[in-house]
Amino acid sequence: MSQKGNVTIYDISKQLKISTATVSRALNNSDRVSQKTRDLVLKTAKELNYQQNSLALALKSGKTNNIGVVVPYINHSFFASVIRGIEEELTPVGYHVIICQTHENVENEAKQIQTLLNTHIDGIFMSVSKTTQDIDHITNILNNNVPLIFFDRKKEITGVSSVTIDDFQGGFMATEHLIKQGCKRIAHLSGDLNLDIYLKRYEGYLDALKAYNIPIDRDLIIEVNSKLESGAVAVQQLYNLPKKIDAIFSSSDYAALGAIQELRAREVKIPDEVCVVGFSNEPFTQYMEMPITSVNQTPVLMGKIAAQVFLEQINEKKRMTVEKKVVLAPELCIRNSSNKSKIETKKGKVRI
Amino acid sequence: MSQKGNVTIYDISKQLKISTATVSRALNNSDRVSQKTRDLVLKTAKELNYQQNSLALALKSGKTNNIGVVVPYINHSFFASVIRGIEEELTPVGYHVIICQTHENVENEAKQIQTLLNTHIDGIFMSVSKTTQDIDHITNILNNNVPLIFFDRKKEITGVSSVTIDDFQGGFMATEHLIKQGCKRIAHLSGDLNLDIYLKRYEGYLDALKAYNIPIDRDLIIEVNSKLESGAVAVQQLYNLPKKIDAIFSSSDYAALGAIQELRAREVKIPDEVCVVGFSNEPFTQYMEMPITSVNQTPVLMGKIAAQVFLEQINEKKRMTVEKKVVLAPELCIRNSSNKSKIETKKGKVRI
DNA sequence: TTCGAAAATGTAATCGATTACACTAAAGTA
DNA sequence: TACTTTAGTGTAATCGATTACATTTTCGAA
Repeated sequence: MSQKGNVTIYDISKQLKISTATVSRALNNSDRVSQKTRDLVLKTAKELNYQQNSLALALKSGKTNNIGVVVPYINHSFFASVIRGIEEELTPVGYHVIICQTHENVENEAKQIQTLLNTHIDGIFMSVSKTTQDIDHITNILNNNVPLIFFDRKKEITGVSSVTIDDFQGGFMATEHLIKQGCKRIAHLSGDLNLDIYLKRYEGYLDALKAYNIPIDRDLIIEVNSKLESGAVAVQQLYNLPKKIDAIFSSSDYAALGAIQELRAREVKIPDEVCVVGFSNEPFTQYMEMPITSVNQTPVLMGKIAAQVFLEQINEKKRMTVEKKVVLAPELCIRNSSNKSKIETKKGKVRI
Repeated sequence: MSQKGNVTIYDISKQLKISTATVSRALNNSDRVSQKTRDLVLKTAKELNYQQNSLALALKSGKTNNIGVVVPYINHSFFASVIRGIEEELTPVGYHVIICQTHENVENEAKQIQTLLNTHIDGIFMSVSKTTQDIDHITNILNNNVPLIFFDRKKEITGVSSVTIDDFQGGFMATEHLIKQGCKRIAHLSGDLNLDIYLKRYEGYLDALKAYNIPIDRDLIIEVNSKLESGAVAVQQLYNLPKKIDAIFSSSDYAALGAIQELRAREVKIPDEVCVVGFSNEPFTQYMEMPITSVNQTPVLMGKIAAQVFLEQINEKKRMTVEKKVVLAPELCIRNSSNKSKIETKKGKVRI
C-alpha cells in the first residue's frame, strides 16, 4: 500500500509478481494480456479493494472528468435548475460538476474562469454576467482548447455552442396572448437591453404589436431591473400618462409581481382592467392566490441539452469545427393574471 | 513547453540553466534559494506565463483543493442557498465546490460519496437524504480520513461536526407565536419524523403547548410531505373533526400553502379564524398577496458557517479530536397569515 | 526439430511538481 | 592555515498511473 494507505497497481503487481504494465493492461481491458492473467489481476484488485487513482490518471491523460459551471448566482431558481439538469446528465457518465458564482461581476467571472482553467477542467458551461462587455477572458477558454457551452445568456463567439430559449418567440407569444385577450395599450417592462435575452424579448414584443397593427408607444416601454420595487415604480410612471394601459408584459417575474402589487394598491382589477404577464416562470408565480402568467424557460431541460451538446462536442473527431446552437421553445403558462377567457398553456416550437 | 503546450518548471529551469529543484524552491518562497536566483525565476516565470499544474501538485500532496457537497436536490431553494454560502466562503481561499444530488435516495448518496472519495476530495459537506438509515457509506468517509460536515439534516456520528438550526426552538417559537395570537386549538402538520429536523420541530410544538398549559390533541397532529396537496388533504381531515381548529403550524411551507388554499376554498378567514405558520421561509412565502409567516433557517449563513467549521477543522494540529456542533438561531418572520395584532419578526438565540 | 510469427510480458519514460539527500562553495572560527 | 558551518544548488526518488518499445514465450508450419 502507498503512503496514504491506498492500494495501487504496484501492490497488485507485487502480489502477483508481474509488472505494473501488465496490471494496467489487464485493468484497462487491453487485448495484449492473456485471459488468465486478466482474471487473476481483476480478482486480486477486487480482493485488495483497488481503486484507480484519478489524480494520477488525470495528470497522465490531461482529462480530469471535472467540468465547471459559471453563473451569476447559484441560488437563483433558474440557474439552480439548469445546474440540476447538467448534473443529472453528466454524473452518470462520470463527470463532476464544479460550480462558480460571478455575482454579475466581470472581474469575478474572469477570475473564476482562470482558476477553472488552472484545475484542468474538461469543459465550461456558462451564463455571462450582466456587466460582461469585453470577452478576452472568455476567448481565453478557447485558447486553452477547453470546450465552452453558453446557456441562456451568451456572447456571439464563433466556434462556441450554445443552448438558449427563443426569447424573441417568448416575447412574441406573451404579447400576442395579451392582444388576443383584447388588450390594445400594452406596456413592456424590459430588462437591461445590453443582454441579448432582454433585447430579444423586447423585439418579440415589438414584432407582435406590428403583426397585429397596434401602434408602438415609446412611453409604454420602461427599462427595469429584476426587483419588485422597480416594477412598482414603473406602474406609477405608467399611471402618470394621459391614456391608461390595459396590459403589462414584463421581462422579469419580479418586476411583474411588483407591478401587480402596485396595481392592486391602486385598486385596479386584474385581469379585467389590466392583464399582466411575466417571464421565467419563477416558482412563486404559480403559488400566488392570483397566479401570474409567465414564460417558462424549461431550465432543467436547458441544462440537460447543454450537457448533451458538450458530450457530442468532445466525442467528435474533428474538433472545434462545428458549433451547435440549440434554441429551445419557450412555454407560455397562462394563469389568472392575464386570463379573461380561460385559455390553456401554449408551447412554442424548437429550433436547432 | 510540454506536450499540451503548458509551461512547466522544466521550461524555466532550462532557460535559466538551473535545476527544477531550485526553480520549485524559488517559486515556493523557500529560504534555501538566493535572492538573486529567486528574482530571476519569478521574472522568468512571469515572462513565460507559468501556471503551476494543480494536478501534479495534487498527486504529490494528496490535496486537491476540491470539496464535495452532497444534497438531495440542488435546485431546492434551501440547498441552493446553503451551497451559495459554502461557495462564497471557500472560493476565496482556493477551493472548488463540486455538487452532487441524491434525489433523496440512499443508493445515490452512497454512489456519489464513493466517486467523491475517489477523486480525492479534501472534505465533504452533506445533508442526508430522507431514506438514509444505514450509515456505513457515511462512516466510510471518515475511514478515508476525509473531513465531513453535516448541515441541516444530520446523523449522530461521533467526530463529525455539524451546522444546523435549532429546529426545536423554531417549532417552539412558531407555536408560541400562535398561542400569543390567542389560538388554542393549534394543529401541526409534521414532516417525516424519521428525520431529526421534523422531529425537533414537532417537539418544539409539543413543548410550547405544555408551557402554556394547552392540552395536546393527537387528532390535530398530521404527518404530511412537502407538497401542496398533502397540506390541503390535512385541512380536509381537520375539518372532519367535531371541534374546529384556530391555527396551523406546518413544518413545511408547501404544506402550509396547500392548507391556506384549502382554507380559502372553504371561505375560512385568515388570520382571523385560522392563523397559519410555515417553516423554511421559501421565497414564495413573502411574495403572496397574503404573505405567509415562516421560520427562516438562514441558509446562506448556514453554508458560510459550515465552510468556516471545515477550515478550522483542517487547520487544527490535533486532527479528528474535536467535533463542533453549531446550532444557529431560527428567525420567525411574522407575516399576515398569522398576524392579527401586527407584531414584528423575532430572532432566536444561537447555541454553539 | 527448427524457425518465425504472434501473443504475452517487462522495462523504463512520461505526466509536472516536491523534497530528502548529496554536494559545492563561501564564510566563519580557532 | 585548516577545519567547521552554512548557504545555495543539484540529483534523483516520489506521487500512481499509462504506454512506446524491447524482450520473452508460445505455438504452428515446414
